[in-house]
Amino acid sequence: MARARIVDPEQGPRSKRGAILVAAVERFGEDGYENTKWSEVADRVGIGQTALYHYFESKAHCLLTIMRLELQRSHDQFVEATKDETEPVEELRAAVRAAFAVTEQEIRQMRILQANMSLLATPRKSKREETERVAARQLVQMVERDWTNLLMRGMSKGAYPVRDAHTLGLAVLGMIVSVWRWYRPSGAIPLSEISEMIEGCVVRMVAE
Amino acid sequence: MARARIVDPEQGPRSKRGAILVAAVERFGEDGYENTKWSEVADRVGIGQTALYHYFESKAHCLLTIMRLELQRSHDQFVEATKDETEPVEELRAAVRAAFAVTEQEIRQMRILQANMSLLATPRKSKREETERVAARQLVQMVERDWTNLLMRGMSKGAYPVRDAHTLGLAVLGMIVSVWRWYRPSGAIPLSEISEMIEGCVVRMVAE
DNA sequence: AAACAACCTGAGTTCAGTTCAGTTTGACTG
DNA sequence: CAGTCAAACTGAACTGAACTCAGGTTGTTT
Repeated sequence: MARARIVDPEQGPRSKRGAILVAAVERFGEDGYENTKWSEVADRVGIGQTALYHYFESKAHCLLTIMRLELQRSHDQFVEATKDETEPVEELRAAVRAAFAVTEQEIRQMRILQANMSLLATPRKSKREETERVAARQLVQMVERDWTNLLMRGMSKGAYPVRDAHTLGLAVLGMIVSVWRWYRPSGAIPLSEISEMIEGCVVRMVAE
Repeated sequence: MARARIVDPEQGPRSKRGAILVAAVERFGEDGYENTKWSEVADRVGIGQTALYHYFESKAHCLLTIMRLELQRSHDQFVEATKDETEPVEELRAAVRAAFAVTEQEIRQMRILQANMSLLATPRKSKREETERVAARQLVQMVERDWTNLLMRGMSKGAYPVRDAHTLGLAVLGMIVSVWRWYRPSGAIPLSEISEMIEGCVVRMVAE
């Protein structure tokens, strides 16, 4: 499965779309979306601010694109990590580990996604923005279903006690993504340790 | 312990500060902060938009005030709920239940708090905004410490296995607050059921 | 080398948030 | 009960970042 990439080979050779997304991920990820001037992104790429509108309809359209790409990647990574597992508890562990097997850019993208999640709730006025929003929303539901289905499989096999799989799935997912609110690569605790701690928590939550 | 109230008796009798906060909580909670025009809040209160600046230095100052008040309330409620408990697992359960014993307005305030948490990360230019931001940040740390301390007490009493109490506390807190991202009073699952599910999850995560 | 699409720009517009320069309201004082 | 003062308020003007417009440039293709 091809992982969703910021740099899209579908674009023309002169296209700066990829560069804009990379720059936007850096700025939105470090200072936050609202705190970042759209013109700063243009400066970083080395083009005038109006040139941005050749690639994105608006600043929000760029943000929504980043969010959709990250959601697509998360979903793909979940599928990839769990496809060969048959034993429920191992499948659960693999899914958690996959969620934390990310690069620094992907950490920023997760942070952007979490910080702006509420943007997906209300319709957008422009067409292209709305398309990205709806796509992102569907991916959110898909990721939620990934977890719900994993839990239901384990429950029906008798490996986990039977509980409301949907609510439990949201709780597990909520705990995992909450890490991106506070984790910084420069922090005291390495990500591997956090991953192990969360893995243990999830297993106890679900399988005991 | 007096719970932090939106309507502050310290204000003069003619003051509309409380009414503004109530209106802002409604609008920010339903449509989101960015999606809400500051003038809509004024309309709802029944004053001109410039009158808002008599009470708040800016739209952001109002938001930060709402966030601080909600954090204060959360902290107070945690303290209130756990002060009489001596048995660690019961104390843990009481803390989780307290986190979900909220009114509809408080749910909106939690939603606003969660959606705009990243605002607390970067300094504000104006003095009064920065004061509120720093106060809110300290309350976040206080709430984190509430959980960390509860976990450490339980560990040192031998009631919970010893783990990194800080990271575990953040995980527990992250799971609890993540509920406010998706829960709606109109939804299919009643809050009491969610509360019970999370309570069980937290106990298994921490005490097993 | 002509044609065309992709890519880019400076000047101007918009709109929500904010400031300014006062005016009104009502409680309290002498 | 007239005068005073601070709290509360207002319409008009300002600001700055997102965005639009009306074209200009670049590189590729035939």
